[in-house]
Order: sequence, then C-alpha cells, then structure tokens
Amino acid sequence: MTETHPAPPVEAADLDAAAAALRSAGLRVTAARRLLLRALWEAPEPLGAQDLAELSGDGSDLASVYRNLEALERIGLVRHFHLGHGPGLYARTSLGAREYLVCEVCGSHQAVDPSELDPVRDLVRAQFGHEARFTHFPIGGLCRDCAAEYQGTAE
Amino acid sequence: MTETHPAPPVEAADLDAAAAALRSAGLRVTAARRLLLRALWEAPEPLGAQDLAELSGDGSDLASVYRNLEALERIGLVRHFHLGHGPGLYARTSLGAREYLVCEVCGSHQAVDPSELDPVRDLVRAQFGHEARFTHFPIGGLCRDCAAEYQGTAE
DNA sequence: TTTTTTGCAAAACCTTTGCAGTTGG
DNA sequence: CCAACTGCAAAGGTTTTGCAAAAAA
Repeated sequence: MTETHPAPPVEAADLDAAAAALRSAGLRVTAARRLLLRALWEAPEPLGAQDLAELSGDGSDLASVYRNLEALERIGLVRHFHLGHGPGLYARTSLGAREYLVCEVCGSHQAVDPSELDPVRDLVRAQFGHEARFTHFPIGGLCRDCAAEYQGTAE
Repeated sequence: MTETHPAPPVEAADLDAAAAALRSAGLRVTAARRLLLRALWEAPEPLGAQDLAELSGDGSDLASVYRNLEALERIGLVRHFHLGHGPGLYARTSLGAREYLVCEVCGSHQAVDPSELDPVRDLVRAQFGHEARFTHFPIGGLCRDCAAEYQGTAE
C-alpha cells in the first residue's frame, strides 16, 4: 500500500538525449512532451506540475502534464519528491541525485549530495537492513537555527 | 513555506487525562471530542481522519474531526505523519514516539523506537547541524527484501 | 492506418472554510 | 449568558480518469 516505485535514473544531458530515451522506450515524442522536457531541463530547481504546465506554454494541459510526468518518471528521466504538505516537486534525474533535509519549524530546506549521506545509509543498513533513500521523503526535523532556538524553550 | 509545526508531546494515559489536558488548554470537552479521543485511544495503530470519523460513530462530521485533530495536535495530545501518498495518519502521542521506515517498492513499513535512531540522529547532527526526526516523514528507501531483489536486477 | 497521445471536462481525493445553530462552562 | 464548538454545505488544492478528436510513427 502507498508505494512510490522508484525507477533507475536515465542519464540524458540534453533535450535530444531525452527525446531519444523516450523513443527507445516506445513512447512518442510529441509537442507537449518537448515543451515539458524543455521546462524541466531549463528549470534551475524542482517544480510542481502546475508550474511546469505554465512554463510549457499557454495551451499546456495540466492533466497531460501529470500523465507525461508519470511517463517520464517511469522511464527514469524524471523524479518527484516532497518537501512538505503541498504539491509534489519534479526534476530531471540528469541533474544528479539529490537528497533533502527540511526544517519542520521554519520550512527551510537544503539539498545534499547522496555521498554525504552514505554514512547515514550505512548505519541504517547495518541496523535495519533497510536501504535508506532521502530522495522521495526528506530528512525532517529542525534546522540548526530552529534547533538552537528550541533549546531554551520549554521541553 | 510548508511548515509542519511539531508540538511537544503531552502524556495522557487515559481518556480522563486527555480530557483534563483539553480543559487545561482552555478547550472544551465536547461529545464529539470525547468520541474522537476514544477512537484514538482505542486504536492499535495510526488512522486517517476518515477512519477516525467512522470510528467516532455515525453522526461524526469529517470537518469537525479535522478541526479537532488539529486542536489535539496543537496541544500535543496527537501527532500526525505520512507513510506515502494518501491521507495523513493520526495517533495519540501517549503511545510513545515512533519513527518510521517505509519501503518505496513494496509499501511495507516498520515503526521503531526513537532511541534506535539516535546514532543516526547524532551523525546527521554532526554533519549538518540538523536535528533529524523521522516522526513526520519516514525514512524512505527499500526494505531488506526489496533491496536484495534489486541486487540482481539491472542497476 | 493504427496506436498513442492530447485537450477538455468531470470526478476523485484529502483537507479547509463559512456560517447559522447548538452547547459547554 | 457567551464564547467555543458542531454539523452541514461548499469550496480549495492536487491528482486522476473518461472520452472523442488529433497526431505520431
């Protein structure tokens, strides 16, 4: 129940490579998909489906954007994750994996390179046999500042 | 943006203690709240608002259940968290804190005692200054079995 | 031509809000 | 009595689904 089916990432440095990946997966390279890919490849940071629809241009339909994001995710070109309540965020996998820490008090977040979390992963694996990934759900908690602030406050 | 405002847990072993906590927070002990508290205190595991409304009895209104869960959470009697897509899950804090590991492939999950994750917390704190909590967002990834299965599969 | 994909509309799902009437203290 | 709370209805925000028309291969 409530699966999140991760897909192995597919490297696609540019739009042509992404289009090729689509084709070799048996999917068609349509205008809507080109626009969506362009939006995803140009975005400096992860975006919600709504934003991606707008960036894809006027006529871009939200339902199609969702369907296409799902397709892109299935073939490993795109990944989505959550930073809190609110819409899911989508990014191309070719940006390289990113894992997230979010502060549940102030809402700030930071992306870190997976290698930085390998020691954490090792610890969790050793203890639970669980292969931890913080690419879909972030590491929650309190950022340094909020933690310091809560130090003095009532425990 | 997207905060999750954690509240310090309030111990309430039974319904009377919970009612007392309500009163001392300036909240009223109403019939709807008694029913909701009973459902929460009898539940062997976390439940969604919908389930809690049904367990609270026929006339129990979903909107009121949400409002009351929010009130209970604000005063630390209840906590909510997510195990995946789908409705948030609510539980009384007096069950003791629980942190979660979920498998993003098969959807299985396990609850662990926070003390078991203290070494992980220490590591994350040392590296990022972040005080990690896995009470709202679980530790995602792959459970032992799914990880083993993906071992042989295409990387 | 055939199968996939699109656009639109509608619905599903979870959660929040407005409001008039009810109730706890 | 009066502020807090309830039930109901309606809306909000995100995501999914159905279907006939359009487009890719």
